[in-house]
Amino acid sequence: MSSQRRGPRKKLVEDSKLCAFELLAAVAGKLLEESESSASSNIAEGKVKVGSCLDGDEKMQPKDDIATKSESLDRGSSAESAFVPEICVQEHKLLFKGLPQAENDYVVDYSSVHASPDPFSHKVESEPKVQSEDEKYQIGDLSMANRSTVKDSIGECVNTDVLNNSESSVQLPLYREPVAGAFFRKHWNDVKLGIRDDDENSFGCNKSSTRIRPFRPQPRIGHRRIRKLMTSKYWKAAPKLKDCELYNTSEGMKSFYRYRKNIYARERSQRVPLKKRKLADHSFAVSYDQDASSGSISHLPEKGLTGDKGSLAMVLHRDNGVSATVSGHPKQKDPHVKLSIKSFKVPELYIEVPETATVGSLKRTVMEAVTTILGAGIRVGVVFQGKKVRDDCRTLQQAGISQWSNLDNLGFTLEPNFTRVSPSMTPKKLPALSSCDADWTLPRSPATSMMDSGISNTSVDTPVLAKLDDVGHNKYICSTKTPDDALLDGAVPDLKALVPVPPVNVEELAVVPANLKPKRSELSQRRTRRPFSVAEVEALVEAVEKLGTGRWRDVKMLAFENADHRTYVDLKDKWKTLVHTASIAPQQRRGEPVPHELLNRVLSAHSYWSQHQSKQQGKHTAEPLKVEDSTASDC
DNA sequence: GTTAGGG
DNA sequence: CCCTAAC
Repeated sequence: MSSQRRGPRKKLVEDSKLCAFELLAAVAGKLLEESESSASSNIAEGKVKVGSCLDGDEKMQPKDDIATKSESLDRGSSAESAFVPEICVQEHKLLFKGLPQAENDYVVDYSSVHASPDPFSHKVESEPKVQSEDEKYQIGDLSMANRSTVKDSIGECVNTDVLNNSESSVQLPLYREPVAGAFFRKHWNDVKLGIRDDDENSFGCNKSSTRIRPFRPQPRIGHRRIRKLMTSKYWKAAPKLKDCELYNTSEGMKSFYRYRKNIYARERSQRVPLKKRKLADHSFAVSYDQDASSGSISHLPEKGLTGDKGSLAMVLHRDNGVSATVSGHPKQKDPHVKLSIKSFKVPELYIEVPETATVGSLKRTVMEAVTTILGAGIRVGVVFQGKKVRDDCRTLQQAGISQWSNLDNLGFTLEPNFTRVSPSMTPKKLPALSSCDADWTLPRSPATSMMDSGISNTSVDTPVLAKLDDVGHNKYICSTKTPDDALLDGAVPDLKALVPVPPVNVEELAVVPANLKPKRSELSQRRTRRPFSVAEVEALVEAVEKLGTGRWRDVKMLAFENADHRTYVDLKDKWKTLVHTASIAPQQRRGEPVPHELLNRVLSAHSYWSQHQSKQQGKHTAEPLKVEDSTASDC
């Protein structure tokens, strides 16, 4: 209880170990190298094929969409069919079974990295119930088997597997690209499977042993902490963030997110207009610059994939290495559209580190960059003839995407996902999660999901999967919708999209990105700001009405027991601001508007307890404030 | 460890 | 949110 505070802050949140350190280092090094030589990286040039397993891409649907989707299933375009995570797993198992597991060091499941819906779907654990422990382990195992070996990560294009899913009419070759794949794969391992390396001295040492092992609880003993930036908060910071684009912003380009760090210091900016903060060291700088034009599509240059600022976009274009072909007999009743994505662009990472930086820090820097990008999840967007195809319910045919159409104009984009329940949404008002008119959203990792839903403060060191259970019972977890989608979709309840649970501790619905708490090292950095959601405010008000204003610890226990990120001091502070907010003109208020009703209750409770001196008269002497209809006063 | 308040 | 003082 009281440890809430200390916990998050003091205890070093154990980072999930980055199994990919070595790999990352290699990659980072490569990037640097290439950067220096001013030569486009192989990645950028597309020389290195990035794995993309779009098998079932479009059919990939969140489980919750199955029901609504199934109807629109079109034999010819299974693209609309629902996708069930488990199925994917199975498929993968089948697919990769047999692959050697010996060389674990740099194994990557490329298919699960890039455009591969399946792998990503592993993250669908936003629906905790979906997976049983066994299944989780299966996934873990999967990651073990589901891999290819990458020697030294760069440039080596591994085999090409062809996923020929009988259930899918879309067959896409599965290419593998070591570098990016490694990033992701490793990342998944770390985050989703709770796998990590034990490189505790990563800061200065280059461990050669990285292991991948099935997830299992780990004792939190002095493991080096690694900041998880995969928080949606970052995405949130730049809502308009479009295709992922990364590039050096040393020039001072606006950056959606920038951070520099030292071993124990870092600076973050959460707003597009870079918010200056004291920074301890300029040695490291990883920046992401997002093109705010949400809606535009990044078209890859003819040849390379570099000219486009490294947008995380994969495009189907014959002229740029990606081809789309159609097949199916004209007479056939259900012609199939076959697409082949030959390469997939992974955002370029520009990293700047001093020569004195340790390999370990470099690795982490790279890892964090990648993590940040994918942390919030990615969704797939379909662009056809220059226009974004938003209606997920339409068949390919209806969308004009047929074997006869010019598939050169068909493209896919990977975009940041902003999945999260609106903070102001109470359980009952949860946004509708219709399955249509929304770009397909790639589910996020359990970790992110939880965090984004403010559900867990699971520290990185805490078993992610293990946490699922905790999360499972009393929260709503938004599955795969992006806020804007939810808005656009209108309120069409789709309970299946949620994991309904007793609305206890509403505060946990706070959807403020609850990322893996950014580690705050000894030099303790300010906690990330996490505005209270209306639900939280409501819970707070209710608790205060009952307990008074002098028992914050009790308030905490009563209403925020499970909101680890809210300390009683936080609650006290919030109350303080609430009282203030309630006493000022609405026009002067900032942030998410708090319902008048609540503010009135705040005032009522405030005055009530001011008179009843709850604080000084003892905890149980004063009677709780009877909650009546909010006072009429406006503020 | 909690509370209360200023910053 | 952080920090401190006070209990």
